[in-house]
Amino acid sequence: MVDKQGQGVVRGPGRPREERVTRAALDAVVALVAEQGMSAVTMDAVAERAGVSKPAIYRRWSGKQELIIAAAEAWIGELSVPDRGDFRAELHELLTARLESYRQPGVDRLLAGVIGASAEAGADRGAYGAYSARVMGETRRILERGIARGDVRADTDVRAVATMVAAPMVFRLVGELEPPDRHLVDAVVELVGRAVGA
Amino acid sequence: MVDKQGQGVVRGPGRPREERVTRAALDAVVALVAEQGMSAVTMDAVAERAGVSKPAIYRRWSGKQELIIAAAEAWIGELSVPDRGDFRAELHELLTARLESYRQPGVDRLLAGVIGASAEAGADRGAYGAYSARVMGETRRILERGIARGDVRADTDVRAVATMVAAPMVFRLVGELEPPDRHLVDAVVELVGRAVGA
Amino acid sequence: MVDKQGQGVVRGPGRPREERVTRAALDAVVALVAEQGMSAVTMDAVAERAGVSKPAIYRRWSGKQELIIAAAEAWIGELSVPDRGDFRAELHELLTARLESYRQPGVDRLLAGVIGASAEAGADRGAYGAYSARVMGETRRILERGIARGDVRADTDVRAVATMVAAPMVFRLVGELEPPDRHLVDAVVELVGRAVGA
Amino acid sequence: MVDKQGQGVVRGPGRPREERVTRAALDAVVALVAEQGMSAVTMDAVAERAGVSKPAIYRRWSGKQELIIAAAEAWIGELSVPDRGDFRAELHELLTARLESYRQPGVDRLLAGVIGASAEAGADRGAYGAYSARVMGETRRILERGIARGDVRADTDVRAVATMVAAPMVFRLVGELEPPDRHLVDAVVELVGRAVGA
DNA sequence: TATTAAGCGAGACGGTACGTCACGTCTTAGG
DNA sequence: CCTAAGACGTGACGTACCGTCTCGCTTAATA
Repeated sequence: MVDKQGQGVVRGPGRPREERVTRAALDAVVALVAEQGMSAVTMDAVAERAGVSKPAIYRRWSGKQELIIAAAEAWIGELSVPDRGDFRAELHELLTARLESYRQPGVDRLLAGVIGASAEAGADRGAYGAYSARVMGETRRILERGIARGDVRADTDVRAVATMVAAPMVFRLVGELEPPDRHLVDAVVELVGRAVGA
Repeated sequence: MVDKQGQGVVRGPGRPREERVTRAALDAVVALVAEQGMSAVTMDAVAERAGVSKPAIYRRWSGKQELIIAAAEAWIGELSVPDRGDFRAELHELLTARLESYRQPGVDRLLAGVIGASAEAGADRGAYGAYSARVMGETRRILERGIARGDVRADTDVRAVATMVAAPMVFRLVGELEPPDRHLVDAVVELVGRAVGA
Repeated sequence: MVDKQGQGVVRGPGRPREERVTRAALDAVVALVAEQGMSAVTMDAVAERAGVSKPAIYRRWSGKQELIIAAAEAWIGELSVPDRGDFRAELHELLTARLESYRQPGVDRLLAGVIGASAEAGADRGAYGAYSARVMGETRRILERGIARGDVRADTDVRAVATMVAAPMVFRLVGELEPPDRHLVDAVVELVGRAVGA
Repeated sequence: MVDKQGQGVVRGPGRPREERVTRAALDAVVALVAEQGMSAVTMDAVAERAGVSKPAIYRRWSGKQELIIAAAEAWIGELSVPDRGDFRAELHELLTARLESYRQPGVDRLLAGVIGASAEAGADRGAYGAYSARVMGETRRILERGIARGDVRADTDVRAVATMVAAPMVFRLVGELEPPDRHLVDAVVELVGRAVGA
């Protein structure tokens, strides 16, 4: 989800965009969600909280949906697990990292909001899908590395297993009363290890 | 999610509610979601589409959220799997039934919308949580039956396994480009069988 | 300038418009103009001052221009001079009545605002033209009555003379530092009497 | 309405202003009014149409009102009638000249717009008043010359008569469906001649 | 059979947020 | 110091939707 203005290395004429505005807006979204829930994420409220004007926001993102998605992405951050020589350890590391990012207050609502936004008509499925794809991608990478390495069974249905690893965290976060915890991480890794370990 | 008016056997004086109105409203929600996405589900739009007045709707459900949840519940229907003597077969049956209900066009958006609605401030987590709980409940029942029967390992972490079974369907439905399919069902049952089969 | 809803004797179904809202909005426009000038006549300001919602205003008038025109018409009121047997006396009466209505504080700005509104693209010339036509009409009626009666020269160019009678008041009101006064009225009647009296 | 920078003979250091910019801006105002009405006269629109930047405009005029007034003045031009030995002829000449300047398409809207602008809160009445004063001044001069010369009655109320001569043109231009024409000019001169001719 | 309570469609109401537009200022890079 | 380009804060615009209320009517159970 890039800004409307590409804003690469070269820059056109005219006053450049202020980075401060971009950051302030995204932070404001996060703060509002965490404190008062998604319904408090009003464009006016974001503008006021960020000390920024509405037009300045609309210059960067085409609407509320895009803003929320951008905020979610910026907040949740990157996921990447290096080769540790053992797929069980790597899965554990990935899930623990995700657990960490989900522990911030309000992520559950923000994520639910993003999922909701992806239900709109014009929404590129990418709304929540982009995040989903990123999580899936890293999970698959670990499994494929394991197959290459030999500690994951060669006949493993990588996509299905990755889904079973990736999905429970979000499922618990969004749908259940208790958020995901270390216990869930341990159990998932244990079960997957048992099912596809070589 | 019951009507505001209990409307049991006994009934007060005055004109009784018309069943037609209730049905028409729920159908209108579903039709609008399927055709135009969640953002088209306006109370006015539902009223017009259903050929029903707004007060008539508000007499039955306290607001938009309740109406949407009611529509989702009515649409997705009940889940229940009888004892088949084999937990693998029963899980397969349950997932296949869910697959069926998810195949109707628009469920993905309806479900995403319900999840989004649960992110609002005042929302009882139950919005989407109620559905989630039902799915989890039936899945756990199958596993527990398996433990009792002896074809599921006695040391199984039922909750974690149930999450791994239940979550992938929704994850795919909501976040991925391709909806869940038979292949996913097979893979999930196979893997779980391998991991917790006695 | 009628309400969008004809609202004659018969009434359609649904909740009827509240007269209170209509009156309050028009009064608010007048009050704002008188106290702070045309630029204070914001739709938001009118709504707040009137204790009325913006949508309620837009249900009655299609925009700011229409609202201002309606307010001006309601404020300035009707003009009508009965047959007094002498066209000089009748002209004097008409001009004095107009003088009176122009004396209310803020009319000058309101009238100027209406004229300005008639310069917009989509504006029916009627914006200010409607008022202009009413004034001209009554003035012409007096002159024509005079011709029929015989105290106005039969060869009089009624339209031109009426313009010379009607225009000065507005001209002074809108363009000059001093508003029109009794002296101007006397002078106009005297001169016209001299020029077209039989 | 002079430029903000006096710009007399002596000139400070730095790059001098480009005359091209000034002319282009004024022309753009006129073109926009004529083609699309006053509401199309946006500072941005003027800048774009003139091929000029907004700051360049604000360096010359303090705001929209000033710009519009400047454009109107530049467009309508000077009025001055030399002594012809007969006040009737002179009045006729003056009104005919004004008729000419009013015939350009769009003047009606431009003038109405200027009048409207004079209704704003902070506006020096001069907005339209300046033009009004100029017209009145020249008209009065003719009448006074006539009194001195002896072909206008000595007891004439110069101000009132001048108003009756000057007002009808604007009244017709702004408020009526048909703009002023030669017929109106003839009639006004004829009537005034009859009323105040010696 | 008449009464009465509650249903019904229609549509206006206050409120709140939306996304847009214009104003006048400021900031950049370049003459 | 000028220029064009374009972002900025401010604030109004006109629209959409929410949930409520008022209207005149219909419908059934009760008296």
